[in-house]
Amino acid sequence: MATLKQVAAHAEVSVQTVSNALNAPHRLRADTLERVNRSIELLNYRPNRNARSLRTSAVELIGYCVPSWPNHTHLVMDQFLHALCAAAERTGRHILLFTAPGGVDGMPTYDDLHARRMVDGFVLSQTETHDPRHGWLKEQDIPFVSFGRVWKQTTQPGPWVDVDGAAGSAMAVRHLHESGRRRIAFLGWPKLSGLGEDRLGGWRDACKDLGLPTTGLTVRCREDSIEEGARATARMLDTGRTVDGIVALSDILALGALRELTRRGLTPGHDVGVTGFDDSPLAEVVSPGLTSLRQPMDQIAEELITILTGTVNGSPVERLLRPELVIRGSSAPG
Amino acid sequence: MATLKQVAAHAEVSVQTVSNALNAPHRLRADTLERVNRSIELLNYRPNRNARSLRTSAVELIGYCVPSWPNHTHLVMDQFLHALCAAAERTGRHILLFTAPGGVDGMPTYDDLHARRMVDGFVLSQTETHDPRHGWLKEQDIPFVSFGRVWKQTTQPGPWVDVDGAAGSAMAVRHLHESGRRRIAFLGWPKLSGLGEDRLGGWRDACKDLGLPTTGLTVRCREDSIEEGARATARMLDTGRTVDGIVALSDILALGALRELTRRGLTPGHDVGVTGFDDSPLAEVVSPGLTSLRQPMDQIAEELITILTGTVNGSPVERLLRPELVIRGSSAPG
DNA sequence: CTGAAAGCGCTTACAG
DNA sequence: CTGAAAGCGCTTACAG
Repeated sequence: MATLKQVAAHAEVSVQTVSNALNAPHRLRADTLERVNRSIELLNYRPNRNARSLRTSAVELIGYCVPSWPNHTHLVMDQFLHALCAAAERTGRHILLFTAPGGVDGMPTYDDLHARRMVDGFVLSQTETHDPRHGWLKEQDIPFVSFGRVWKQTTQPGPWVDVDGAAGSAMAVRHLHESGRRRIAFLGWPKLSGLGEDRLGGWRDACKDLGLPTTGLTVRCREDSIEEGARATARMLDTGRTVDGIVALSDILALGALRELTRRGLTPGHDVGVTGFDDSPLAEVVSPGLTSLRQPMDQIAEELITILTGTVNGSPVERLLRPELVIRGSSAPG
Repeated sequence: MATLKQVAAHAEVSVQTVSNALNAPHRLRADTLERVNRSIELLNYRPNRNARSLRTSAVELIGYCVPSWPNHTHLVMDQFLHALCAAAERTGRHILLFTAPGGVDGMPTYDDLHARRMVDGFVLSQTETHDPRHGWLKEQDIPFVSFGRVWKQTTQPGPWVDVDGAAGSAMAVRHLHESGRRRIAFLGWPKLSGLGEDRLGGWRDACKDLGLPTTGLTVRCREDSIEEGARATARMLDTGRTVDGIVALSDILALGALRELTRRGLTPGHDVGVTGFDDSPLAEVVSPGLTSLRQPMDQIAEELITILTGTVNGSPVERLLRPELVIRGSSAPG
């Protein structure tokens, strides 16, 4: 394994010059640069990252805590991780994975990784309502950026990127409305979740804008399962009210809706238009295909990395991105 | 941020002693150790990992390439990553995530990460039939361990851990047999996949052992989708042959089978027992619950890390682990 | 059991 | 534009 010194000796320059060839090539004369580069190539030299990090005290590593999915499964995590990793690499950085207890109990782990200089900062995700991590990290002056809001009344500590759930629901409603649906229900979760209320609000506002009814058209599921989605859909249909569209809070719940509709002899897409959220792998793989709101993962990842690695000067950055409606058979024009 | 030197000054010992207190506490006299530890605590000292790595030339980081799921979706990747991360942490290590092109095109990326001393070695997964990575890494003397076999005729280069798919299928067959099923079909993929043939073989052998028929009871799906699983099930049922059990190669295909059975007025679990593979989040969330073969993720991760970090002396280690049959409604005794 | 000193492989003011 | 030298924060033979 060649070192800087060996390359310098081979190219007959000082180590400083080799280092410059790598980190500030414009400082070298063209011919010197070429000679140095030839030696680098010849010796197959690769700078030792630990030595560099020790000197500059930047590791170019970003910490990400692998979630341990307690309640609802995270079907798009692999997409997110891939996008995040790719975005980090575009800036010469990488992702360091770690596990930590949830909430404030996990903070010593974050602190430790940062104090040992194993990471420069963190990307937070799976943010919960009133997530304590943001305030804690902010207080310790540890760099971070959040994917997802904490849904507090007060200003959220630190920068964040999120997807506009309200806008997403509204897009779904307008799409169903355009294909002739007039009684569009919303399949949600219990009140606890900020994310759930955000999406619910978007549905309600869009319906009102379009002059569509909302009363009696909300059902709340106890958990994020196909079973619960089906049961909630059944409850809704059993009220005797006509429903020709369903905006579900998640793909899983939407799948439940599809199943219940089919069970009753109704054809999803024809009789009732159904949409989900997140465009998980399931949406594509189910029949007749589930219309769903895709989170723009690449853009999310890009923003997260840009914010975290850029000089965040002044007020924290906040980015609300629009989801994209991916239309499939479940909402085919009646 | 305190350094070793500052701790030494505070405890009135040499830096060597502080280092020993951390890395070889038995070398210190009890009272000295206590005094040093008090100083460490007081100054909130955390050793700089980069300095350590530079000195020891071990980074305690394991590289893992985030797959970009081309054909069939990897619904248990998050489980795997969490288990891997936890296992690594039990040995003081962490996972470094990176992206790379598939096959041999990705090898420079692996090489680079290792040469720059950003990782000590790699955990490979998503191994493909005739995966070229293993041979390449072996040749470069880069440490690695594989989750999954490459299904070559010759000996596979390097150590690996895998789940015994044949044993898994056999467990499924025996389970269905015990609940009275006598005509058990197999829902598979095209011949190309080593993994597919392994599971198919287990089904065939178990059926023969139990004196059950196999002729005309195999269907191959073109891709891993619910749709294809349903179509293949339909083809099987359309032959007019009785089928009272279905062992599917994946949970996704099994879901297709469930759908087609339901569509025909048959009750999965009652009329036909169905099993899947991998125990993905879907298995639990679908109704009536899908019986599936769980990969022992924690054990797999533990073995991978042990093998990679342990001194692999002599012949490469090979571990074939048994999956676990998780029984749910889809195979309830008829 | 403890300490003084060398060195891991880089980067970066500072001179020339 | 180039070079000699200090130093980032550790670990580890080697003496005492």
